[in-house]
Amino acid sequence: MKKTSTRDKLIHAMADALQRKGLHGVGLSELLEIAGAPKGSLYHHFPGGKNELAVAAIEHISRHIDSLFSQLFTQQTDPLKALHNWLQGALLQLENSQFERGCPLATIALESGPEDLEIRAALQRSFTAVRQALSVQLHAYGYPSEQADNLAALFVALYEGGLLQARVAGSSEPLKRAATALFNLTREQFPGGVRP
Amino acid sequence: MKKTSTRDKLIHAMADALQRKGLHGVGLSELLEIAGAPKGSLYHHFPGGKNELAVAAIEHISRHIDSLFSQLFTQQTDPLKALHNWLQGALLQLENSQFERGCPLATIALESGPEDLEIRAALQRSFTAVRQALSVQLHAYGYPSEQADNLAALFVALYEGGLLQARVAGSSEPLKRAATALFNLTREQFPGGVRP
DNA sequence: GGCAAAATAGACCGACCGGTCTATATATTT
DNA sequence: AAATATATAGACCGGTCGGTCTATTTTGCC
Repeated sequence: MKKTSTRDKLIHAMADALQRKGLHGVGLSELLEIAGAPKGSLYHHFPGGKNELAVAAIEHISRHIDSLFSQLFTQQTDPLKALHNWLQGALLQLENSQFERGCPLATIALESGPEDLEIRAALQRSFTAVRQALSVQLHAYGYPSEQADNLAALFVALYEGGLLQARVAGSSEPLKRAATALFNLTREQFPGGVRP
Repeated sequence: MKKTSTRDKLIHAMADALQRKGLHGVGLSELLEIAGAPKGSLYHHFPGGKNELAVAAIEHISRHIDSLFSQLFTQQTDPLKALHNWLQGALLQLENSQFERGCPLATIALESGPEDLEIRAALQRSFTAVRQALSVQLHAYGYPSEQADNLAALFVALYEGGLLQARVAGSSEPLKRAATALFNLTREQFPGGVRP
């Protein structure tokens, strides 16, 4: 029952590290130890080294988010409730990791500079896709597309900013408060006037 | 006209570095070169080394935010407008730096782990103070204190999440959209019913 | 001026960083 | 089975990391 290829183990180890400590926070040795792979394998599968592995991890994470979203939005047709579940899940993960696992992309997003071309490009793609997916759902729900785009950006901001605050606080409270505020606001001003 | 002490130059250099690249993103050599100081001075003023300097920088930044806030909220008594100005200013700074200067505390907030005791404590103090200050203003404006607390967390999330998205996108759009969405929502559901 | 404390200066250190390279083992193909 | 590509293994490298230490200069005080 261990068919995971070395390549996948490396990607997984990097993805986990990105979520916990960011790109500069992990060394190759640590990464290789977690993955149980020697250095040769890393540079065989990812000739570009650490950065190329990071890009692969970002893309892996991005795909994971995609599938999570399609899952959430099929299980729960009310997109606001789906969004609530999304945040709830993220919060749970944060709590269960002693507030170490926040957004898997946020840290490297802030660490990376314009010089990290591929990393930035991968991040950009991922964030754009998330907002897009979210906006589509909100639009289908009744929000005019302009408003849907705006709300999508706001919900992503809530997710990122809420997780960051919760992490620093070592408590779910800030995220819960921010989410409560936003859901109260959206509930009152529903596209169709009153909440179904 | 150069009275800035070496200590202050070090703090300033660190603060700038934190905003641009985070704690792990800067080396001591780079820091010292920017500050124009030798290594001896660093360890004279900050025996705890890089981390102690980082804490001092965080506290410096925190004080800066405090004064910025009291400035914003006296210039503009409507706290929602003051908040708008706050975001506007942050966005301007981000744009003027080719999207390098986001929130000065966000990167180190995500980089730091539970093992970085002092850094975490300083960050926690700073974020709590910001939410507190904001909540006080919103409460004075008419929001019940519970709601004011929630909204404060939401606005900080908007700031953090919006800047992060804008940085990755290399464009102000995500932050502008998220802000528009939130300000539209708060305008409609005003504490006193209708906007004055 | 004399003296002590504060500050500056930078050589030096071991540890670890990311990355390269050669050698060996394992599949895959014929 | 032989030949060939693929993957694993880890010794090795120069550079940089944060940090220490001693020496010198500057400052404030009597």
